[in-house]
Amino acid sequence: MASSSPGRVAETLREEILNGTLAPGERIVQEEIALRFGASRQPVRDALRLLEGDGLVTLKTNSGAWVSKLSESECDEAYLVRERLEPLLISKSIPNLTSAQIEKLTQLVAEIEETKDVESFLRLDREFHLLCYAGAEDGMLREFVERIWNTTQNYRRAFAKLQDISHSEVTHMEHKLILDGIIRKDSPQAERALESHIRRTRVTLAQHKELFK
Amino acid sequence: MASSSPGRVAETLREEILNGTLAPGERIVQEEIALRFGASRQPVRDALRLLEGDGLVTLKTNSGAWVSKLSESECDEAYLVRERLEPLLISKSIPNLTSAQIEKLTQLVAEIEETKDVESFLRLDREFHLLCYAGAEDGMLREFVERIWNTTQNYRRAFAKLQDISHSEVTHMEHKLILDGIIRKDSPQAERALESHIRRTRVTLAQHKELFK
DNA sequence: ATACGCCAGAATGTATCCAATTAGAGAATT
DNA sequence: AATTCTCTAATTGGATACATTCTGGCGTAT
Repeated sequence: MASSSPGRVAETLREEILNGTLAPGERIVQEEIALRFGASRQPVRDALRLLEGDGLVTLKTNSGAWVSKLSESECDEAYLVRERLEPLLISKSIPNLTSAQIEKLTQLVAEIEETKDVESFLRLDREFHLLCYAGAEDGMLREFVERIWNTTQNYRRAFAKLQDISHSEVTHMEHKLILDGIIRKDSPQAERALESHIRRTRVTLAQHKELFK
Repeated sequence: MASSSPGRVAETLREEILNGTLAPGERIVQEEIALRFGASRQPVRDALRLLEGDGLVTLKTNSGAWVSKLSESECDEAYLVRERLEPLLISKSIPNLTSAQIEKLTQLVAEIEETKDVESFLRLDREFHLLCYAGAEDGMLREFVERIWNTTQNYRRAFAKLQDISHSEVTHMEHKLILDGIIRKDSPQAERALESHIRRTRVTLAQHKELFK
């Protein structure tokens, strides 16, 4: 009876969308969700509006809610935006990263290299990148970046499975270059390495149009 | 009886926030809005959630809604993001701009130069910049850019009044450089001119911390 | 005088009911 | 056989009523 509130509902749904339990394009029925949470439809509607703001859910008036889907060009655009925003964000973060956080980043790079499992790779890769930005203050920039990571999560998953990206030597090298820039507090290098990393992913992804059919 | 629906309410409130009728930091009471629109509080809640997604309104659980406020550093960040995103957006737009749109842009630059009134300047300047992007397809990138324009609108107004920016020769020259890039379909020039334009505004704005008390 | 706590009023959050719209299946027509 | 039309069931949108939470003022104690 206490586990309702739009925030909690939205949080749970967000995780289910991110981990693939709810697939892109899947319908979300208000009453089903309401039953699951033992709440009425009202807080569910609020939760869906929250998720719509995050770009994870698409609402259509008088019709319903669906898990957002990206077209090929929308996904490409997402990566182009990442290329421009994440270098900026990392440059704002680097001066404020603690040594504990940098140590954790070093550890994550190693773990990513050893991982053979796609789901683990996705989780660790996400943790690495977002932790790179932990030194930046909260605000619009971080919000935009996290939103892009969320809306593209399912496509990263599909792509990782396809390529078995966890074996990609290039990816690990790029991570090390970014980390090197962070350790030496060399923001320009970190920015460039990160931009290259995202750019290469975008270009590679563009060669697999079959992900969007 | 037909003028309800969250969309209509949100649209009206959005305009009132943008034109300054509702000032940053001002409280918004659900029931007042509901009365104004002859609706119940439910659609108003939905409208507020929509505006929260646009960054125009800040909601606090069990407390209420306020018109969003930007701190000095948040405003600076907004301009840094604009510097990176708007050049990308204009480069996506330029190939698809029609000659009618380009003509309108030319006309707008002239009107902006002649205008002495701050409110007219704000309206025309906004129309010019957003029309520059009309050739780009809808999507996340445009959404981000429009959101920044919306959330910074009040600060642009305050700044314009302070500087009497409508008399700024530099601004008009910058607009002409951007327009020149558009007319000659020279995206790289348009990108650079636009970046400089935003960058200069950011730096100038940073010299007026008094806008943020 | 300041700080803390309590209480009243007001505003928000939630549940339920009813109305309006849509989607989907099935039948009829071309 | 394919397409369109219609009708019904299901789902969403909105209004009202009630419960919960917060804000701010007042009083008391330190």
